[in-house]
Amino acid sequence: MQILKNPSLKSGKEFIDKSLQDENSIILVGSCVAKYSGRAGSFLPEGERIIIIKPDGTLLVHQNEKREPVNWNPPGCTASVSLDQDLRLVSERSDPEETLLVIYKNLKMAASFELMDEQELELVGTEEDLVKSVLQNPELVEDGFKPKEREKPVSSGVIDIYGEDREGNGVALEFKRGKASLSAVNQLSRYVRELENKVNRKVRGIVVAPEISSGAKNLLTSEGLEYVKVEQFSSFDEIIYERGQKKIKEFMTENDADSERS
Amino acid sequence: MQILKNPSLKSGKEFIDKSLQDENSIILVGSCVAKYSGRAGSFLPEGERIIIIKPDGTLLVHQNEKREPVNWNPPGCTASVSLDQDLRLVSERSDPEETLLVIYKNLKMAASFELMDEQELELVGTEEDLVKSVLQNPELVEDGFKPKEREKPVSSGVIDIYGEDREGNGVALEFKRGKASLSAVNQLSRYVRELENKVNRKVRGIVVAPEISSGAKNLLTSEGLEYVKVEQFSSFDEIIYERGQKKIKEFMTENDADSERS
DNA sequence: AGGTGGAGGTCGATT
DNA sequence: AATCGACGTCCACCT
Repeated sequence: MQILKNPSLKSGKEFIDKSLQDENSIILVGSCVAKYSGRAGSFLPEGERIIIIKPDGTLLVHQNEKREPVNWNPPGCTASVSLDQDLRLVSERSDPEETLLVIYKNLKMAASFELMDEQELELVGTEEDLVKSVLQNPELVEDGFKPKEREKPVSSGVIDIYGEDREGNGVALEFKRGKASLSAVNQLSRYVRELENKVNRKVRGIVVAPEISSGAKNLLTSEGLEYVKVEQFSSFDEIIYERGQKKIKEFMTENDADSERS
Repeated sequence: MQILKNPSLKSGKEFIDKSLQDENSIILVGSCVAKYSGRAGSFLPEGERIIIIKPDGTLLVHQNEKREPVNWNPPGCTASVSLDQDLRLVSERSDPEETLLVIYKNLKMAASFELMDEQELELVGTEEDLVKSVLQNPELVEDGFKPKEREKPVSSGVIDIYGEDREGNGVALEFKRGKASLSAVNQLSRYVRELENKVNRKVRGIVVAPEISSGAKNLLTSEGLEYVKVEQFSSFDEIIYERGQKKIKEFMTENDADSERS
């Protein structure tokens, strides 16, 4: 770990060179312009920003607002630094060809770290989780529903779950973890139409989601499709139990305790 | 600007408190766990990460790889910090209710900056630019094409450009700035079908993009739709000229010079 | 405040 | 390597 406060551009250059060589994570703060050319093109006039360079080649330029970097280069890129009047940081890759050039006028801070991190995120509440909960409890969709195929491919896409209702009608399910929107209905509508053409009889289509937008609901109804509301975390505990993620369970409990206290 | 190297959790707590009050941008590096509960739920076991807190409420947790933060809270959230055995950083918001808790075991660095940045990104090469270039040069689509409506709303979505070909047939255009995929064809297919039902005669549908995927091409063909290839930066110079963005022009020239040199 | 679709999307999975 | 769809998507724009 090394931290430079208000370094000269020259010492900044040497510092960044060394840190890139060591494959450390680098944090820079200073006034810069950024020029991008690749899948699109952009120019960012001078201002103070935070830059992160990761050992995997990721480069992020963050302004003082928004969750998204204003400029970036993805993992796999190669960074290098040079000095003329200003400090020039170049990150590039081929396939697709992309170049991000950051020119520093000054540096307020340059820091370098070897970040020890073996851990991966455990995430619950994805669409995948929702699908699994329905496979385990098909009655969440409706009484007598029988799942037959998971991720059934048709030419216009992939059906999340295909099955039959109690009367033996084909049923295609389209899942959304959040609010279902027009695109979900469009997807489902295409799948159903394609299946109907194939089996030459009526196939039901159901959007399965905790919510649905007004426009999506309208289109759905006019298309003769259906909507089934599911609770987002109906089987949250089960998922955690399945995965044996005690840690998350502890966290959720702790969090509940927090809420109760407040 | 203030930078603490290897601060104690206690001084770290005070530092963060002060920096939040001052609405500075904060950078923390240290070993932590992260727990998230909101639209979904997650747990991230202990490891060393970079954390950024922006004055707009954004919080980012970055591991040493990938372009995406492993955990985050979006703009509008409120952060606060407390101390028991560990240092607890909480970021929360309502609507939707979301809580991100980061627990530090130690801090390698805590830094705080008031970032001066009035500037916004100038970006060229968007779908919007592509649409504009076609509106100015309709023959890019085909000889005799006449644009009639921009962003025409239909119940299944919005048509980028609606117009007529030389024979007076309705034509719906769907634009993609990159490679057109199945979803683009699905969109267009729905729009065209809806229009045909409305006007009760054949409507042509054209995907306008620099590339198209094999699957999309197949579906498109089988649906009787069409594809027109356009160059991504056919009117790049024009766009820049229109916007009067000398700076970008300078940049592109400079960049060209760089490429020629190499 | 909700709806909609684009994004230099990114990322992972599957072929 | 190309394709496809989810994402705690984020984000701007429009109603």
